[in-house]
Amino acid sequence: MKKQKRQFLLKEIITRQVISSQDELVSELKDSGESVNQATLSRDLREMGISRVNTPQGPRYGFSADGEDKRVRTLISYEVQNIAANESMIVVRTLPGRAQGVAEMIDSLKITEVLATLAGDNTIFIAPRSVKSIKKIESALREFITQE
Amino acid sequence: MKKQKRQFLLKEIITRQVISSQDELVSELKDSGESVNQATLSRDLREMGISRVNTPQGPRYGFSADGEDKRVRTLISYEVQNIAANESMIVVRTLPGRAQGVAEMIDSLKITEVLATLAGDNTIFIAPRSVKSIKKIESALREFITQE
DNA sequence: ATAAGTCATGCATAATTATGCAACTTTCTG
DNA sequence: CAGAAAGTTGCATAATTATGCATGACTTAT
Repeated sequence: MKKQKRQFLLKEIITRQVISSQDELVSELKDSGESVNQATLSRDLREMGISRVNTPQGPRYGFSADGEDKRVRTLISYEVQNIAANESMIVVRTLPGRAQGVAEMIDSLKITEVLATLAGDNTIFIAPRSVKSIKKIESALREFITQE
Repeated sequence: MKKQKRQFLLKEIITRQVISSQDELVSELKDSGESVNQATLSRDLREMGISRVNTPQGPRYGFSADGEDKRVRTLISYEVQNIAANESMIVVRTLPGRAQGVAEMIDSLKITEVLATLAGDNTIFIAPRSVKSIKKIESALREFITQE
């Protein structure tokens, strides 16, 4: 099923950049290799509790105000907002307050290439044993999270 | 000017009952003796930072998360002690206990080059999307914090 | 394996929200 | 006070989002 993957990408895009229409999102997803139309996104967003928020800088999509998204899903895919990396580490963003728990779960996977994790409130820094294994770790995490 | 009164009523109505379209608001206001059309409400809502939020029970209007952008900004320059960087990340020192809040503020800027922030008690680690953008991020932060 | 049921999705279009423009009002300047 | 400048609002309509219906994929029970 493509839905899960698409919705995860959605979260990543929305937390990373300013999106102000669903058509923009269609383009962004196409860039990420997911072909989908506006109608489906409208359904995804409603389902995910994401909405178009008025800000002084114009409308943007984002997770709703008062944690309307408080469905207490213990599924890790719900807790993780996005995964990214630079030249020296991997970064995982989670829902507020969930970083600690997710980090422990990652630790428990005992991925050899993971040297250590450090969790704040909604962010986890993951240090690789070597920068060469960053890509491998990132895809391992992505797969683990998308499968659940 | 009727605008002020109307916007006050708007606030009351929206906090008291579930409204899911601007046309509904037109009716509600008419009941309260304020005659106005949908176009004006669209402008009012944007101006007031009220938006249509997706909830499991359907859409409803409500105040959105960060309407206090301004207030926070005036505080941030006072909370940040200093900014520094090395070859792989940027470090921001804050007053005790303020790192979390400042980090959220930085996140909300959605600076493309910022991969993520991790806040402790009085320290924030900022991971750049690429080490090449460290200088750029650093000066962007400096400017943001200095401006007012 | 087949039929029934569920889920996901696209298309066309309905519903809703946003905006350019013009008219009108209020505030400011000299 | 005259005229300019700024602010408000409605109308018509553009832009954006939501949805009914049909289709195809996948699951389950028989």
